[in-house]
Amino acid sequence: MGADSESITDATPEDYEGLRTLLLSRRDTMPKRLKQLAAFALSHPEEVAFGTVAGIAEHAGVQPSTLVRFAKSLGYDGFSHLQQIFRARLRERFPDYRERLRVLRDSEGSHVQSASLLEGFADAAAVSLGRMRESVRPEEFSRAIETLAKADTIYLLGARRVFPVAAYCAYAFGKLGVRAILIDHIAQLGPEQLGTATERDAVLAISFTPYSPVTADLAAAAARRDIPVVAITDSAFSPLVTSADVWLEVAEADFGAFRSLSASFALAMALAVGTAERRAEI
Amino acid sequence: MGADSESITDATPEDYEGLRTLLLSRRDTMPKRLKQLAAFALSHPEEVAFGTVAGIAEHAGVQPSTLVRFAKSLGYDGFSHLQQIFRARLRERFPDYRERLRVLRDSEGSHVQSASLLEGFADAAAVSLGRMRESVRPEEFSRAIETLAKADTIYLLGARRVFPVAAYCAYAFGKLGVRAILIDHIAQLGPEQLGTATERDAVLAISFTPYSPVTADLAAAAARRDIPVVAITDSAFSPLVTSADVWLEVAEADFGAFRSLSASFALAMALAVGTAERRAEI
DNA sequence: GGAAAAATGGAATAAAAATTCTAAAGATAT
DNA sequence: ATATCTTTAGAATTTTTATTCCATTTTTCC
Repeated sequence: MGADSESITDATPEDYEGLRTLLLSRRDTMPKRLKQLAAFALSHPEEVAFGTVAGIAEHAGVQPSTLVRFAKSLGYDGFSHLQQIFRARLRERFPDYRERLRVLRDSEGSHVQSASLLEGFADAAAVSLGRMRESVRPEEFSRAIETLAKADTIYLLGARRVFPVAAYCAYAFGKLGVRAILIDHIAQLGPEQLGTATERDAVLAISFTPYSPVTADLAAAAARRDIPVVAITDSAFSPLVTSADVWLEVAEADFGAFRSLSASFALAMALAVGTAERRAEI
Repeated sequence: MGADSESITDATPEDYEGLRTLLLSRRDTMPKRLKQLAAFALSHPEEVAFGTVAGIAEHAGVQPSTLVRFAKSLGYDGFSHLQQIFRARLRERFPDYRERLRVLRDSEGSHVQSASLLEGFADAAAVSLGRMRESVRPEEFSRAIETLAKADTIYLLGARRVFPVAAYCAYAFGKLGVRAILIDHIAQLGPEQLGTATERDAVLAISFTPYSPVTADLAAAAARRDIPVVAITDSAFSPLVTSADVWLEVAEADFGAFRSLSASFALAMALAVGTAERRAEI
């Protein structure tokens, strides 16, 4: 009874930690080759995650079929299923919560409860912030600040979805005593609003997919006139990148059709304060 | 000569960083689908590491054969070879992900300050999000949605620091097909902009300490004319509370003199989507 | 505006990998 | 000691996955 391959206490685990626990608990009751595999798997988890049945079998000193038996003895469909556990673990380390959010969304059925709606957006925001910590390089960030600090006036460019970020920058820079002009493109006067900028100024341009043409065009125009351009965008393939002297990457997570702006705001605030501090030093 | 698929300067890279650099340098000379794939690969590296040709192709919106062409155009034997690069990166990253950050922070001297600035704002944002989960009660949130969903037109009120939130709401509501008007108070025309509102409409007012008088005044005026008011504010003592039919509490954390807006944004997005969904039900 | 070259989509094919099956070896219990 | 049950090795098979090829479309250059 207690030796059943599947009892209540050791149901097939769906995450690495559970699997680890299960393997350890079965250590003494496993047959030779399977025990050997268990030991190998726990000490070379990345190899199990990436390897092929044949490759792992050779390194572990067993037959390929043993891997399949091993996986099945734990309750998985086959080796491929077991491998998923090891892969998921690596994924988590480098979080792409996309899937987690998807699960959250699906679980609510068609009737999305309002509370989970709020949860979802809060999660997306938190995820974005976490990602930003990795994607923004301190050196680039410093260079961006350097560029902005040297500018006489900072021209702020951001349309549609990211307009709020640009608008906030206008507020923050103003508070900090840094001269900044928000190009709000009112009455289609964008080009004229930017017309007074010179090489001694700088442009802070913000744009995410789908890139608003106005922002890209104005940034390109500024670059052509040798005005330093600092860009905040979401991919190296953004049209802003070609115009920018320095660019910072922010990939915001989305929930439903809407993307967070949290990381962009945090970055914008840090840029503003950093710029003001740098100026004080000069 | 310079257009050779393999010149001295862009030899096939054997690590992720090199690959990234190569892709960026070729950004402008790549054909459409390959560029699309390059962008996808850089923004979903884990998927490239773990996925199959067919799976990745589908997510990236290209044909499987394009993946192979892509890999070969970079000088690899085939997709499998390219995939090795992405896998190697995950392996390396795995052990010292936290450590790398620490080392980076300690070693870089002058970049330390700016990096910690960014950390600080990101932290403040994360804290705000955490707090909001507790401070916003689901029932209140539902009532707010109910009120907004019944409105014919939603008037958005937010000045100074929170203007970006109101501006974003205008964008989101527009996208969702909900009629909304942003009271931007341009040329001091706020009272006139709000003049057309009736009891069948609603006002969404946002204000935090120090409460901007305009917002409080306009919200009070609206309440006097029996226009339903939903408020997002930071305390029970806010002047908005007396005018509001429903109010939601959001206490943003600050870093230095600047307060986060992340929680407000998440709440605003959730309100917008919730309202649109509620309307669809009616 | 038309010829040549490059890029693309999609099916066909080849390669690789996982899984299954069976005979043989090894335990276990009576 | 031997009959039975479990475990294992290795080859055979099936399934999955990557790659190739070619007709069609798109771009480029004259």
